[in-house]
Amino acid sequence: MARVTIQDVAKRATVSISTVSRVLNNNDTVAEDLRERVLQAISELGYEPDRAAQRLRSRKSDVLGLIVADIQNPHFVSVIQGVQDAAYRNGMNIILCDTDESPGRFSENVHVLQAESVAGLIVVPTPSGNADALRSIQKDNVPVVVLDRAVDGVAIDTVMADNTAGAQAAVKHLIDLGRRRIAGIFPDVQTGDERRDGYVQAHLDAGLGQPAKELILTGSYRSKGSYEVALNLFRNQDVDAVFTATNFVTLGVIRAIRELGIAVPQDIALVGFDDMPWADELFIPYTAIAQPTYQIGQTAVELLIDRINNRDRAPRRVKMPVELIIRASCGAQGPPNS
Amino acid sequence: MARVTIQDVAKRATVSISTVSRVLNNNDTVAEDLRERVLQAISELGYEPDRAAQRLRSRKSDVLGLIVADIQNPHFVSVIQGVQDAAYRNGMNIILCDTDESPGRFSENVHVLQAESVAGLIVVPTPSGNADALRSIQKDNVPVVVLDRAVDGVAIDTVMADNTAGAQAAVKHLIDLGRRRIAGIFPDVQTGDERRDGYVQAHLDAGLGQPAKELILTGSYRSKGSYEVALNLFRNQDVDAVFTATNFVTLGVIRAIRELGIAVPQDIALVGFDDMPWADELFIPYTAIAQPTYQIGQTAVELLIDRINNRDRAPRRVKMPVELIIRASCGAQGPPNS
DNA sequence: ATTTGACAAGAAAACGTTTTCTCGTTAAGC
DNA sequence: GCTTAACGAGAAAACGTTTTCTTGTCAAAT
Repeated sequence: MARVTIQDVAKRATVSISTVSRVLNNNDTVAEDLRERVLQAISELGYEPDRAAQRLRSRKSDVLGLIVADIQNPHFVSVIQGVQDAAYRNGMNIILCDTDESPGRFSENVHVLQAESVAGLIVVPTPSGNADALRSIQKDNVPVVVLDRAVDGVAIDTVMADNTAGAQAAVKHLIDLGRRRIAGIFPDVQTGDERRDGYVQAHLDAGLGQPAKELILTGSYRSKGSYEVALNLFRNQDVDAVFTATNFVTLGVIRAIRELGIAVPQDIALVGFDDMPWADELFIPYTAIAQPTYQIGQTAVELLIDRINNRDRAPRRVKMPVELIIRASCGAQGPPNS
Repeated sequence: MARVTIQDVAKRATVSISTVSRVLNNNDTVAEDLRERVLQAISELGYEPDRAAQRLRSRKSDVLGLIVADIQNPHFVSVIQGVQDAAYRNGMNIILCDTDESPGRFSENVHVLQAESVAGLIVVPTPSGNADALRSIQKDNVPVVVLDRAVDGVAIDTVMADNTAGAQAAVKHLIDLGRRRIAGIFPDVQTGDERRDGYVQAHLDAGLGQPAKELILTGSYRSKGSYEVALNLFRNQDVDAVFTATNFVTLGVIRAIRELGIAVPQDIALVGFDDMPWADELFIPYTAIAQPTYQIGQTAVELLIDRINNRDRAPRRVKMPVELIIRASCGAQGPPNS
């Protein structure tokens, strides 16, 4: 079971190993008959180049590092899929890491992936900025694409959803349905800020002025924290709608609504940012702003590969459009089950 | 920004590269003062060994391949986490692949990972057996651990939940609550068979004889197929309980129940195999048999690393205990919210 | 006092590729 | 018809490690 190497192929095809290599990488002309013989030998021997050797010699890798913030979050699961499929199409593999929203683990992961000498990195920054870590990666000349959350003060390729427009559309929907006391619960991560802007903007656009301070709340990106925030909100404030700015916040709010026995959409209308695969099966199938998660992942890979091949181009920031999916939680008539 | 190599370290510490290597792998004695100098030089230069070179020369890798059947399934997400954490603790990285339940993609992934010369493989087989693919991997002397679904006719390390016991406990629970017309909907994958056995056994244990044929149904591992099966079941059969043998089947059934306006648990009691992270937020918070998914992933890594170091030991088959989590879907009193 | 063995550490080979160098052949340009 | 450029393919170097081989020193054994 000795490994079959490029030597064996060369011998079998009675050519030099250089020629075999040239056929393999077909970046150099080689006579048709030789090429034939080589290909034949390769298939006869079932030859497969050794990646470690290739990587060592050519100083380039075929694996990408992907660092997400929470693998349990369906949003990221879908992003991962997009990344993976796109990577596969480009003949690359990915090593997946999870920071669990911790800046410490973020740096650790970066370190590990760099030692692994990945060709590039796709990362979702953690809440308390990784600006320094990112700058350091860039200094090491490792291509990076940032996902989901923009990082200020670093010139870097970024792909994210159009958070502001999405939030704006969500809140406009509520306003159009006649709601006026619309609470907004925002996660304590960067995307929360943009979505808050959209929330405010929708109020201004509708001529309602600045929304009341007591209706603008900060939840946790974990559902438990938001559940408590929501309990408190419903008990102490007069509200007729809620905009939840990320999926786990939505789950927390749904639990609060269920426990308080609030009628949806009669008493409270609900729109959440981020769709979930089984939103239809939730206790409250909620109207959602869906991000093109899969495409976000794909786009990130495209951007990264583009940068790998062209390190000097100006950083790009791609904003992906989002979509309003109407379900039962607002009382608006939508398609029956989607 | 030239890479700092073992040469640089050797020069700085005024020793040979062999000595540096010996310090690095500390598997050979080296004088204390030299070791000091080397360590100092390493930290001063921020030296990090090149994995590709290490891998090439030592012919061993520090990455594991993980092939799951469906990354969208929360069951596997949790398994992935267990695998990842355990791998990280052992200084290994994982490359994650998704077969989407297709045997074709399974083989492809195996191929890719093998070319990547992973140290070992953790795989979830696809429905139509991968026995051949697995045998071929073993012949190439690549350590493998099979997850979740046993493969017959191959001597191989396996870790899976105690499916039969779990199903038995679930159905016993329904019987204890007085239900007698208990339908079972099983996915068309191998675990389905074991769970069907448990379902039948619970009936026999209770002295109810064989369950009626028309109550034993096969759904799809996708929720849509099971939704249709459930619709059909509820319309045409007299049932007072359903045991759904995997999480997506459960989701399909929940949808059917919701659309038909069936009262749970009054008309139908429901127990599902596999817990879901947001089961509490579902339209029907269902009583579930929870697998120790995270631990399954961990155990798989332990088994794999053990085999990497000891290729000749007899294959082991680990069966993990499961747990009944009582929610509102059966009318049994359980802890209020978990 | 000489030989032998053990051991520490440097020198060199090896891992399997890609890339650069070199050389011989052929075609084009004057 | 001679020179030169272009090109195709083999030889050899290189990538950064680990591992094997070699050498020298020192202690123990005869």
